[in-house]
Amino acid sequence: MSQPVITRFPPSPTGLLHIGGARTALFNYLFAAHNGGKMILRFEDTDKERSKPEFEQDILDVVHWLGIPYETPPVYRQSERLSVYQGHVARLVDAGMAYEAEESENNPGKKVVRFKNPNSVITFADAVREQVTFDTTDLGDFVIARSIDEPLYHLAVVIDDHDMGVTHVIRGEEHISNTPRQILILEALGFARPEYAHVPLILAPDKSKLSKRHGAVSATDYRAQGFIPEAIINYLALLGWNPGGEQEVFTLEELVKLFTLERIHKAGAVFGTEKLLWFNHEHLKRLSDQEYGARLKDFSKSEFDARLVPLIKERAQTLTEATDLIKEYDFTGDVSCEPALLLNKGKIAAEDASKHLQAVQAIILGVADEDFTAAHIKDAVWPYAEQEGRGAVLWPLRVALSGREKSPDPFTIAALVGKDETLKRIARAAESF
RNA sequence: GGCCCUAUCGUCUAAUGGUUAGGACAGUUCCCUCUCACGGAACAAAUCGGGGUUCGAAUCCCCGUAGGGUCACCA
Repeated sequence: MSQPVITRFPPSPTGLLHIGGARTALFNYLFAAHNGGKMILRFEDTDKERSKPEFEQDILDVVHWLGIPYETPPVYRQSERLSVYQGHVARLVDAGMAYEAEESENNPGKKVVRFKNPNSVITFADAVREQVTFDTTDLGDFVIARSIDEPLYHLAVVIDDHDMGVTHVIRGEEHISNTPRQILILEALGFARPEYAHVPLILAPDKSKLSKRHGAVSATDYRAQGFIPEAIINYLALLGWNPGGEQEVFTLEELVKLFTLERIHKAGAVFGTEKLLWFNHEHLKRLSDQEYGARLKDFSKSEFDARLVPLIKERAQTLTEATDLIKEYDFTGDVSCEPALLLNKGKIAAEDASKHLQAVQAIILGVADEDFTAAHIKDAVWPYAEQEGRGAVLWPLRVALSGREKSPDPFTIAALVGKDETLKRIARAAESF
């Protein structure tokens, strides 16, 4: 209680940071922040073969992008702490708690170090599932180092967590069966146990652990698909945890206030894109037009008319969709108007369309230049449309202005393209019959 | 297979012994509406099965069943 909370996010840089890893980072951060503590970041790169700098970079990029803070400096790297581990291995061997065994398969000439298993029954408290008990006898004398100077995961983790003052180990449920052997090592070393919390797995639709074979699983993929950090954070937080009320949309700050280990679920949760899309749209809609524009520009790498933002905002669920809509709603180019579309595929008579288009043209001509806004144009045109039939008047008008079957309303488009262009397009459409 | 974990609508979940089992996403229908979208309303949809304990069980216990995780000189 009095001890400051220190959590850790310890990815191994052997692949792109996947969505489950991102959630682990999130939970560790939320818990630490909620308790006024901190989260450290540590790369577990004792596997030299599989660890790659580009994966470290991806992990760092994603964590920054998501806006999950961690304590820095330093960012730890196990590969830089080899001498620390060596000392402990030697100590264990000297104390008879570990021993050099058979020759290494991977390092000819060197001997692996095995932990002398006391074959005890380990029970540990887990914040998520109360008590978990294992009989460690079936673990045997497991290997803790490839050789006296090449530590393996379990050893390194235990030493690091101790040295870095980690108080709470919050990790995926797949580690639950690793916990007893880590406790065995930690007890041999004379370290105190941290608190454990094993978070349920994120599942694929088939209920198996979400993995590469299920398609897009890396956070980077979702970023590329036009999801924004706020949505991913929100969605991930609610996968396997829930504050209890009926509120669904949360900011990171709100999550920090609400987060407790007790409310983490026991069962796995299926990762579904539909709800993520909904969260994305919700958070996108909450952005100011200016902020939205900035993000969209950054994402699409293109310039666009800022007045398009409100139109796109209510329609696009992702920045990718928004990018497509920018192109679609760029009414500055030539607008084609096929007669068939102008007549709503035969639902409107050609002579009516032509008549209404000309009438509307006259009305719009009468709208003062300085009043050429969507609201004013609507006020001017509306009475005529009511009188003649809204569909018959508005459909041809909208198609004349947009050239499309689906689009924002004609008044908005008219205001967007300006009076001259509006009149020109109406004239062109009227002549097309 | 051994060990461990889990089990509420299709999905994410609420309920901490007493509710007509609530909300959200997706679905369907309707309203708004010239289209798309937004917005609003409604419908449909669940406590894995069986035994206990209890006046009362989604909730506690046991047994099944099902699913998952893990059993490396990976992490």
